[in-house]
Order: sequence, then structure tokens, then C-alpha cells
Amino acid sequence: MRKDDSTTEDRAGAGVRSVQLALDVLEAIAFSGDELGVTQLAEKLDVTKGSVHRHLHTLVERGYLVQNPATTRYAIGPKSRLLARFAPDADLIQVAEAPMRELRDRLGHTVVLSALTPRGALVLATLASTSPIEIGVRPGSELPFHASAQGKVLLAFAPRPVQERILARPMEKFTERTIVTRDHLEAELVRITRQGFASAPEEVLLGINVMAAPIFDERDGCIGALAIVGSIQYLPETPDADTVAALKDYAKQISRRFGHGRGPGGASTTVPPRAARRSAAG
Amino acid sequence: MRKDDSTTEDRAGAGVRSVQLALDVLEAIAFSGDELGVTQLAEKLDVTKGSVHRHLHTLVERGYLVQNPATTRYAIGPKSRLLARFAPDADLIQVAEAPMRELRDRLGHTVVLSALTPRGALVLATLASTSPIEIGVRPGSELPFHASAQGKVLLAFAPRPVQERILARPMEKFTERTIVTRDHLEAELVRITRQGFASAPEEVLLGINVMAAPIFDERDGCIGALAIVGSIQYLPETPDADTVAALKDYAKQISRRFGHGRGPGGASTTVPPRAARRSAAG
DNA sequence: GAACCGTGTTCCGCAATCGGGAACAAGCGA
DNA sequence: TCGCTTGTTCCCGATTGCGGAACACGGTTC
Repeated sequence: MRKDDSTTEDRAGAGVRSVQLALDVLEAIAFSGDELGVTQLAEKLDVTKGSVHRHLHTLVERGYLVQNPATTRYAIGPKSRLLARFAPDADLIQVAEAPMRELRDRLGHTVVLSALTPRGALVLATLASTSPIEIGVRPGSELPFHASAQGKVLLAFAPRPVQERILARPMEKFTERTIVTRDHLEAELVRITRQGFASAPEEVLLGINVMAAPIFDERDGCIGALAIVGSIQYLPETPDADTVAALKDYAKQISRRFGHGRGPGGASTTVPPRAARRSAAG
Repeated sequence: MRKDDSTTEDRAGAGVRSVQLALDVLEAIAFSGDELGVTQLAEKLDVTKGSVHRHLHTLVERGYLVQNPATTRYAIGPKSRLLARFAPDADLIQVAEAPMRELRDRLGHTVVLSALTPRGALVLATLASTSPIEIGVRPGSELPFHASAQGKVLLAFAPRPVQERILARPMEKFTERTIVTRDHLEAELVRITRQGFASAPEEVLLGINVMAAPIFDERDGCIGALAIVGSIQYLPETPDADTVAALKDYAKQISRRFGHGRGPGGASTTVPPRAARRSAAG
């Protein structure tokens, strides 16, 4: 469906092709939250069964996947789980969990946590709204920079060279209100930097609005974005002051746990910036 | 150094070569617990810088790694962290953490948690002994089946086809006491199955002994091994009955949390076997 | 300031490698 | 038993990634 329609900018190729496919396979299984078979994967990724099978074999051999002998289908293996344990800095997902829940309970909207990736704003975790009707995004998906509040926030507070590279890319139009020109996006970034949050009314889907605020670490680097998602009726384009305040407040709260705003070498409640963790206790 | 010296059984090759290298790069960085540079990686993995660089680029592009602009070196990225969240069954590492700590405090030995991989017993987590002198293993490393208590336990309780495939492999000799013949190993597996635990005195390193007991899920599948490591003076070859009892007891305790021994559909304190987890709450 | 390392990055041609496609085996239900 | 679907294997040929070397750049040391 959404196959990489070779844009102008990837002259350097997209990297190592086989690795790309291997990661596609891995992610397809991981983010489906279920086991998948060779045939399913083959048609989902639009490659031959033989190719998928070879990659599956490699990933199983390495312990990243496991073939369920009963169903003959493939699932995430132990090695994949292990990778996360070695993240150089404290786990954003874990730290943000409690504040996210509080924010959700307070505002009622779906809450989303994202991080920067060259491809967009990676959805790390979501917390469904209190409403019976769910409006959300799938963890693992990558939201486009130009058409999401998270993407715009992460971009606005990213280092200059990163901005440059991304701004040069063509922008796909999703709705009438999607930003499609570089100038427009740059102006938006300036505004976001000034006001400390972003909103993206109907930029990717009509009727839906998203608002996002940045999360910083102890060196003022933007390491993520906290966002709320909702129907535009409840999350209007010109946002309610209380809502904005709450969002920014919780984002700041998470930032503080990473040592932001107190200089390097934080207090006791702070997550150690670069803790050496070598055991399960980590 | 240890490049695949084409054994008899891998006629199908070792899988997709580029993917192998990509994973090597990823793991080298992950399990080093630190940032690594192109040159370091190139010599560690014994490939050219150009090659490493291309793979690094791909992994960064996909969000699995991040290049630190300050040091220009590479570290684990957000996507790697995310993968772990999508493990199909409850996180063994997390569930085992508390029992591991109790066992460590009770016996004083280093405690290790492992899972099965085609290459060996993957070390998921360790908890250092109470002694000032540390005897342990690096999380992420894969212990050989024939020369580790964990490997032997996992193999003993693995499905028959898996056993077959592994038993056919040649066995490297580490010490005088390493098991190197198939017959010897098979006899050992029978004994392990009967007595419910394994020990591996001086099989990989002189002076060191390891004892391991299996962890089961609700369907009696062996999903891991709990082990204690120590100098052979304190963890003798003919083990103390109390020590064995404690090890088996804690392993069973973890198994119980996965619903083992009460049939499918466990009680409230049980980890749900296949919980649908789609949010940070998972 | 210049020569010197040590990085990370880029380039290019050759050959191995992976992908396409189709045939094969194996389970399952009708 | 026959069909349908699945996972697995095979082989050929062009693509693609590898090796090797050159390049750019920053920090040190004379």
C-alpha cells in the first residue's frame, strides 16, 4: 500500500536494501502485536515468499524472532526484548508513563508519547482517552514531520542540521490544511518555538486535532514530545488556555525528571543522566 | 576471529549476510552499553570502515541507532527501545526481577536469567553476588549449549526437533571437563530432565560452577532458565541440598507467575498469557 | 603555522549475493 | 481423495553490497 515511492531526495539510496527488508519484516511482526506467517508478510511488504522466508530464517537464527511450532508463524523473540535494556539514557517510555496517565485522567483526551526519528515522529506509547470512542495512533508508526503536532514540535526544537535535512524533503498533502511548502513550515516552526507547543488541526485527518509540547533532557536537548489527540470539537483550533497549560505542565514535569532546568547533576528524584546499568536492577 | 567456519549443518548458509552484519553492528553497540565509533566497530567486527558506515547509516535512518552530534559516535535509538514493548508474552525479565533479587540475597551467589536462542542460552539479566568479587556474565552474550548449565537445561526441556538440530552440531572444547560428544550430552540431558536442574562444573572456565533450573509457562513450555554462578569452592560439584532446593523453588515461583501448574487460564496474580497490550500501560 | 595523526565520510569497479519466480512438501477441510 | 492453503526449497541472473583507497576535517604537537 504505502510503498516507498522513491522521492527525489534519496539519491544515496535508502541504505542497505536487505537490511531494510529485514527491519520491515521485524517491525511488521512487532507492531502487529501478533504472530504473522510468511505469506501474510510477503503480501503486506510486497515481496516474494522466498525472500521473506530467507529473512525470517536469519532473524530467527539470531534470536530476534521465534517460530511458533504449533502455528508455524513467527513472533518476536528474546533478543528483540533485550535490546531495550541497553539504552544509553533512562527510558523515556517508563518515566513518562505516570505523568501520561495523570494527564489523560485530567483532560480525558488520548495521550501520545513520541520521539524523533529521521523518518518522522515515532509513536512510543499511547494511552487511550476516557471516552468510549477511541481516537488514537498505533505505537510504532512514524508520523510525518510536516503534518503532525509531534513532528513539528520535535522538528522545531531539533538541532539546525537535522532541520535542514528534513525541510528539504517534499511534503505530501493529506488534507486541504496540510502544510506543503517549506516557507510555511519554517514559519510554523518559529511560532512553535516561541509559544512552546504545536497544534495540527486537520493536517492529516479532517475533524481531528493534535496538540504537542516538547520534552527536554538535562542539556536542553529535545528528546521527545507529549501530545493529546482529539476530535476538533473538543480540542479546538484556538486552544483552551487551561488545556495548553496542562499539556505544557506535564511535559515540563517529565523534562524535570530527566534533569531539565536544574543543570547537569540533578537531585535525588532525578533519573541519572547516564547511569551505568548492567543488571536487571537497572 | 570467530567467523562462521562453515560447519557441516549450515548448508543453507548463515542467512542473509548483510543482515547478519547489521545485527552485529546493532548488538555491538547495544551490549557495549556505550557509544561506539565507526573505526572501533570496524576492527571489532573485522570489516571495512566503509561497510560499517553504510550499515550504521541504514540503522540510523530507521531509528534503531542515533548518532551523537557531539561525539560523532553511535548509540541505541528509540526504535530499538520500542521493540521490547511488543513482546508477545509477558516480559520474563520483569517478572523474574523480584524473585531473582530474593534468591541472590538468600544464597549470596550471582543470579542469571537466560532464554533459548538457536545460538545458545541468551543472558537476559544478571544480578551480581553480594561478595565484593564479582563473578558473572555479560547480558546479551549467548552461552554454548554443551558447556553451560543454562544451555543444558534449556536444551533438556526444549522440543525434540530443536534438540536434534542442536545435538548435531560440533562442540567446542573449553576445558578438560567440557562435554564434547553427542552421547555424553544426551545422557546428561536425560539426567537433567529427571533431577530438574543442571550443573556445569568447570565446563567453560576452571574454578567456576553454574547451576540452573528451568522456568515453564502455562503450557509446560520451557521459556527460560534461572541460574546461580559461583566459585566451585562455594558452589560444589555435588551440590548442597538446600541450594538446589532454593534454586528450584524460585524457578518454580517464576513459573507459577506465568500460570504454570494451574492449567490454562490462571488466577488473578498470574500474568495474562497473551494479553493484548497496545498502550504504555502494557 | 605546518605536519601529523585520528576520526567519519565518500567514491568506484568487480563479484558475490540476494531476489524473483516457480516447483515442492505438508496440513487441513470439504 | 481432491483441492486449497500454507511454509519451504531450488536455481539463475542482475543487482547490490563489499573492499579498498582517497577525501575532508579537528585536534595535537612540534
